[in-house]
Amino acid sequence: MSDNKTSQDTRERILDVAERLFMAHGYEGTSMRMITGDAEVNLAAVNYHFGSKEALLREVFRRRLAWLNHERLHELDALEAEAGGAPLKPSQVLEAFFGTLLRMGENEALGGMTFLRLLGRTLTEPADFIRTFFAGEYAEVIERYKLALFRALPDVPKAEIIWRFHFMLGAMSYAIAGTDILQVVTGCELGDLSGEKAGERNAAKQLAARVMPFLLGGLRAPLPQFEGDAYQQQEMPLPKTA
Amino acid sequence: MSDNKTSQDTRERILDVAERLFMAHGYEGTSMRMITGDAEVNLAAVNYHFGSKEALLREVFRRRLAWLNHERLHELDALEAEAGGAPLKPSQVLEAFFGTLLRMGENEALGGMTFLRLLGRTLTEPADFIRTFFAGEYAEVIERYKLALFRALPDVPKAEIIWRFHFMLGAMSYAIAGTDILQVVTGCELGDLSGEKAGERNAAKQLAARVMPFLLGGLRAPLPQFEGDAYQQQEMPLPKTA
DNA sequence: GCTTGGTTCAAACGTTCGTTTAAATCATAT
DNA sequence: ATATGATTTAAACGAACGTTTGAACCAAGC
Repeated sequence: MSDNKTSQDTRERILDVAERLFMAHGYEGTSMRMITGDAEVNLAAVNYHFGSKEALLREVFRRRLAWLNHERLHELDALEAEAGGAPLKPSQVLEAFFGTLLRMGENEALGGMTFLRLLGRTLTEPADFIRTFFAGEYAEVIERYKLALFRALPDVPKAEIIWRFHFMLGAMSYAIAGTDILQVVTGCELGDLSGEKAGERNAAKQLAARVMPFLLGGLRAPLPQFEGDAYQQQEMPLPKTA
Repeated sequence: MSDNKTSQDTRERILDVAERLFMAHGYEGTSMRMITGDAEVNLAAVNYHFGSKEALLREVFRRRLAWLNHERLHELDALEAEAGGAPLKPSQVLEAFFGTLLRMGENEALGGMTFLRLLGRTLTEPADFIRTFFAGEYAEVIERYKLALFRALPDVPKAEIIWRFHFMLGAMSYAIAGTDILQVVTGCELGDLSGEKAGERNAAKQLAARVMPFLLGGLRAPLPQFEGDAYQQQEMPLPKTA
């Protein structure tokens, strides 16, 4: 074993530690000194390698989302090629979108459950630059899957599909990010999702088995009855952008 | 109109402003000076009236959760009394739990959508004292509704119900907190949920009409098939606490 | 009128924040 | 060996943070 530290090591060690600390304490709750301290690098190393704390957070996500985005598009391409122009089944679309995500949680080299939890939590972070960044990173993939869901559910109004896509994202984010909250709230163990007994691979697999039926049930639920003034339009409003 | 400011005014003005700013920027992202500046009170007023920034956040929630907890228990009591010992329908339980919440969003005096968004976002805040606080505030209500769901779904394993309760909380939190995120991501308007056209009352009603069928569909989805090593136990693990 | 207890005020406290600087160190190629 | 560019280092920067202080202010009771 050697104590040599190449600059590549420094960069990645910073990213790994930042990923874990941002997950545990949030963006504003994690200081540069916490990161550089845990990573055993000099305080100035972050600004030297990444430029700023904001840029560091972006890079933490970019190295993971690059794989996730590519994989999600690839899976959808493969399914659509196999279907030969026919609409996919809703379960196939969900499996491609959320299954890909959950497979990241099984693979330590892709960030494992740490990154999944970070992702789930960060989606609700209020900081403007974070939301702007995510919108840009996600736009293409979301658009593709949105269209796939439209085709998979031709009888469901498009606005309703978008709403339910939103609800599914929330259920998944929360399921991943807030595992321990529920344990506290319910006072119950929920199996070894905490990952200490059977490791994180099993945790992600268990979560998948639990959450996918729920999502599919919600997506395919009967359409709401609109009465009174609660809701007037059944069709999708005009898109704001192209 | 008078410029008289009683100390009661000061307290409530601080709470109102803090509620709005914590919602918009998160706990760590909101400084005391932002709060006292917007509320037009002296910087020291927060520590005088509440003791600390942490205590201020707790009080922001306490004044709203007192009503919400009471109302949720009251609704459940009424339903169970009406049922006369028979199990409730799942839709009744969800209507009592989430309908009560959404009714807060229609009532400006109870915090309106601002508090709902704050609640949804804060549930995923990583700070320890926040999670501890919520666990204590929520414990009794969650326990009651958990048991009601057990009775409403006698054929569903209890662990599965807890999981799905968790998923429903996530979908609802996300639906409330992250409205604008989805608009950015999808590039679509989703009706006037932003509340500028028809006001917040309608926003909450629309959301209710959209999300309740989704939740019910997820809650009543077919049970997952457990194959291989992904999941071994179908029954609920032993509770950690009483 | 004067005291009293609650409230507001400007000012400062010490700490921590993200960032910058300039020198020191390292790796590599001539 | 020495020059060069990349990296690391210790130290400091100004700003912002949550909190505290002690005097000023104000309404009510005697």
